[in-house]
Amino acid sequence: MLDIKYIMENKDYVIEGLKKQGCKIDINAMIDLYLEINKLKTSSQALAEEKNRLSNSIKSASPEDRPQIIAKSKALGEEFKKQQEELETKQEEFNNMMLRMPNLPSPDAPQGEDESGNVVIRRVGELPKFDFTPRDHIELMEMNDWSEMDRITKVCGSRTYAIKNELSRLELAIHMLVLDKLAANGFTTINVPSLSKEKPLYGMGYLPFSSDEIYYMPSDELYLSGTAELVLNSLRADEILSENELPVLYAGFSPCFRREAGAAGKDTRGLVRVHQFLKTEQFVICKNDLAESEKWHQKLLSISEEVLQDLEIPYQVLDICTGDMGAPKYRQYDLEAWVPSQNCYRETHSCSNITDWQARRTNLRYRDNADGKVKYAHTLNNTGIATPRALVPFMENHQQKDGTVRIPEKLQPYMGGKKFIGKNCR
RNA sequence: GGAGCGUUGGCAGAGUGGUAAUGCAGCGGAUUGCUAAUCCGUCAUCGUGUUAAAGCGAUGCAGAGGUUCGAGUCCUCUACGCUCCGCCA
Repeated sequence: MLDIKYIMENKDYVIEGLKKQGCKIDINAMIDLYLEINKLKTSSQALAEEKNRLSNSIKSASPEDRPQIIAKSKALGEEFKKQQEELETKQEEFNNMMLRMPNLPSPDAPQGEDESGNVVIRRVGELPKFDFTPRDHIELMEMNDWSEMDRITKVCGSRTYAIKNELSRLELAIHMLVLDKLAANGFTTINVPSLSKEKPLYGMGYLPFSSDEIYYMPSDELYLSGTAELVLNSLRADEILSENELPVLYAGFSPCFRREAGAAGKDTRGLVRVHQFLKTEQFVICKNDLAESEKWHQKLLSISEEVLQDLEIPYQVLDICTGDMGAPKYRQYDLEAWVPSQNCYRETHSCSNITDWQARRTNLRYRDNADGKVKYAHTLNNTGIATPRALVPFMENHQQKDGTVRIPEKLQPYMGGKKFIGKNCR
């Protein structure tokens, strides 16, 4: 959510910025509505004042005067109620507009309309050279007895996965490596529910923007969370933190659920795009200060780069352009890992600075030490690691001629010291 | 699933239907100077006002309704928490 006062003071800049995000809200109409609401507020408050004055005078009024005062107060009350109803209708209309406003992208973000405008900042790691014909991750799973892909779709439907033997432990080992790394960086590891009430979805900006991505269970009025960010972003909602508590650093681990409604036909086989997956998420609450949140944005990015480096997976860093960013975002970097079988880089991480856009929605504030004022916090999020998707580049980049898969040194302690896994080295 | 008790500012904690005490912490100011203390103000949101403030006013006691001239207080529903019973990995 944006600040209406900021919008009024920087109208042209806001209109320009929203155009880049593809937002069609009429800012002029919105400002007019806001001014109208304020006028209504002023007049209804004058009524309330008079009503309060009368009510408070009753106690000390003489018995003869009372009926008169009561009648007058009652009449005022009815008029007040009428104005309140009008005010509520207009306020709701205004709130809905505000909830639909995306964040304003950073002036430093690349300008562009879609993913073709994204900019590769750097490529890290050497692409593997195979002296044999490399296999894709599905072949590797089949020859190592690592999955039950055919059977599980019969039981659980399409876009589900079941992995077994070393691969099932590898999935958890990678999360442990990432959780340990985040803990060492001062993050609080926290395992959170995948169930959520509706309000956090508005708080995060999932609603009203991408409702068809979300599983909903009407009998319990609960949603299945697509990311731990959902819960972490609302965990401190409505609180006023002390600045001394900042930054709040969470490493959230949770099963994640996505309907993938818009992805029909894409990545239908294998582990790239599934309805349920495991994700360790980095989440930061920091001061309302761009220099501060941009510092954390870089820090989050460097942590996830380190994860891919530890896993010895070649990757590229993308600076996401204005048109390809999600509504909540001020600035976004994606990491894409090299997938040999597809001969391209595929997204594994998404690192975003949300500034105070989410905090305004969740009413997450802190008291600034310097001036004692209450301010909206900045929030940031980044993937720590998401599996099974990350297993795809992992298996494919580290595959050997005999189908076994090499375990990078940093991960070996989490895999019982094994240097290779697969059928041929059991 | 059943029963009982709760939910008041950042925190703690009062509050017979008649203008939300007080303490602690934070911030601002004053004053005194033995490692800090004391005093005053401020300390949730909004409107109005202002360069900015002050000031004035409205709202705010988990949430939504209701009764009343007037609700933190009475009534209804909901959410959450605690205790107990039942069920359970």
